[in-house]
Amino acid sequence: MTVRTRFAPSPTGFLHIGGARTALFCWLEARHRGGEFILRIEDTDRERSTQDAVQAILDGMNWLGLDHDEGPFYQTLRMDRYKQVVENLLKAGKAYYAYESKEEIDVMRAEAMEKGLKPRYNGYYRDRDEGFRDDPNRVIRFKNPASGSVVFDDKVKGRIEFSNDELDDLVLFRSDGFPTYNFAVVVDDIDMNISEVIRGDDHVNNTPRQINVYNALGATVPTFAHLPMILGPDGQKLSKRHGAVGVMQYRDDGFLPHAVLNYLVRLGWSHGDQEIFSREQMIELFDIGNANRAPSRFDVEKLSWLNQQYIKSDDPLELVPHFIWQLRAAGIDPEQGPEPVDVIVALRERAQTLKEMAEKARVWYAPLENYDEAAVTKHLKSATALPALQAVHEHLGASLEWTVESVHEAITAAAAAIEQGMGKVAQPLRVAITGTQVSPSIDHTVFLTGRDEALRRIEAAIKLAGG
RNA sequence: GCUCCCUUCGUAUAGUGGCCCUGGACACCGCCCUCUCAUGGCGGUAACACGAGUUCGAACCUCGUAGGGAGCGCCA
Repeated sequence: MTVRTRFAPSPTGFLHIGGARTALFCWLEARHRGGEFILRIEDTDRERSTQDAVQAILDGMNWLGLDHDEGPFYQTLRMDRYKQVVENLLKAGKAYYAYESKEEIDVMRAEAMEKGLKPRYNGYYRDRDEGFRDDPNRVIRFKNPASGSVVFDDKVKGRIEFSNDELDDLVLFRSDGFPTYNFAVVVDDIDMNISEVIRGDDHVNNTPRQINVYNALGATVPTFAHLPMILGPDGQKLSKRHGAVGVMQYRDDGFLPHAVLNYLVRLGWSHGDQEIFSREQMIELFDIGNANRAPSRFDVEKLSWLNQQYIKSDDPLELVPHFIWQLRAAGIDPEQGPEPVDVIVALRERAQTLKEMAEKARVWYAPLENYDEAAVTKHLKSATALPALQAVHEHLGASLEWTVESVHEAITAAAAAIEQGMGKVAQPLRVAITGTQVSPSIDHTVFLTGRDEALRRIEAAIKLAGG
């Protein structure tokens, strides 16, 4: 039997980190085992579901490259099917109508709590068999087995057993005529031939009741794998407060999709000591059975490190479109300066994110207006600054070519001419070009500025140095 | 309250009874390299929640305790 997994988000917001990790694991399991990955939108909650959220989820999946083989399927388009299935259950005596109001149910729960029991429905209409009646409180409930227990072998958590007397008769159809989540998922997973249900472990407690529904429907029960939650850095539930919003925010913040994927795959899963996984390696090595049981915390530091690993090792040409996107987002015109690929080469070891890289690149795309005061004092007012700048200006101006190498030679020659070390020339020059004491290696820094602009900036610095 | 789940350095993890007075990684600290900043290299600080038991031997098995989490909806 072919492996079929699904990712089934409800469209009530963007695709967040936890959802993305679940989607990744589902996708990986399908790809690893040569199966299919299905996308389903669980939109039975008409109040909270929105088309924008559907699009946000699709965008997020697309950005991460988690392609699905079937879908997206929408539950709201399958209403007739749910009705048909529940009718069959009713006819078979495996479900029944119940007429308590929500208030009555609340009282029931409160009473059970008081007795130290689990709050649950007491099964008043279960064997009364009053049949259909036109009543605004009418719901359809499932006749859960009264005795015995449900056992399943969770691929992540191991064997889990629930006693049936812990479970009450869950509502299959609400009084508004819509199916409940617990019913719709089961019908969908059966109809879509899902063989492995991989989802967050907040669903562990729903699993036994769902298994009972599978059995009542005479369907094969799929295997389950419940993934632990991803928490914020403080160990609390991940929230907007942590800045961890939709995955698209990570693009905006300058992260590469494969870096995010790599980070996510290592959250709760590992393969020995390996940290870097290409997409192909993930697919080859992934095994849901190795997933961890304990919840994990989201750590931006590690993500940043991974991101830089990829910035460093990726072909700079492939980073160009991403980088240009970031330049524009930072209000920088990529046309007004050096070739982006040259900038990437100069900055790839100095930026953890592309956003940071764009910020650092600003100096080559806009006129130099501000000088750092401390930098000027330290490197332009020093005794050797003036002769150093003059020598560099001369050698740079005389240089025939304009390449990183020729610039490097010119600077070396200037240093030799005034009998000073590299540092005595590079630092004043760096301040002259960038207005600061920090930049990539001086030859790249000067090269990227362009000959004319570089000479202009050096002239300005010579004036500042008192020349 | 009840049910279920979880617990190795700050973080993510390796470890499946002897190879572990726990290994590599991120972060942190120090040194080296060096035109600054980075990158890179080298080194360092730092953990088996606690208590019993099983065993010749336990991070690994069992039980208990503590702490944390989830669920208990006509939400998904």
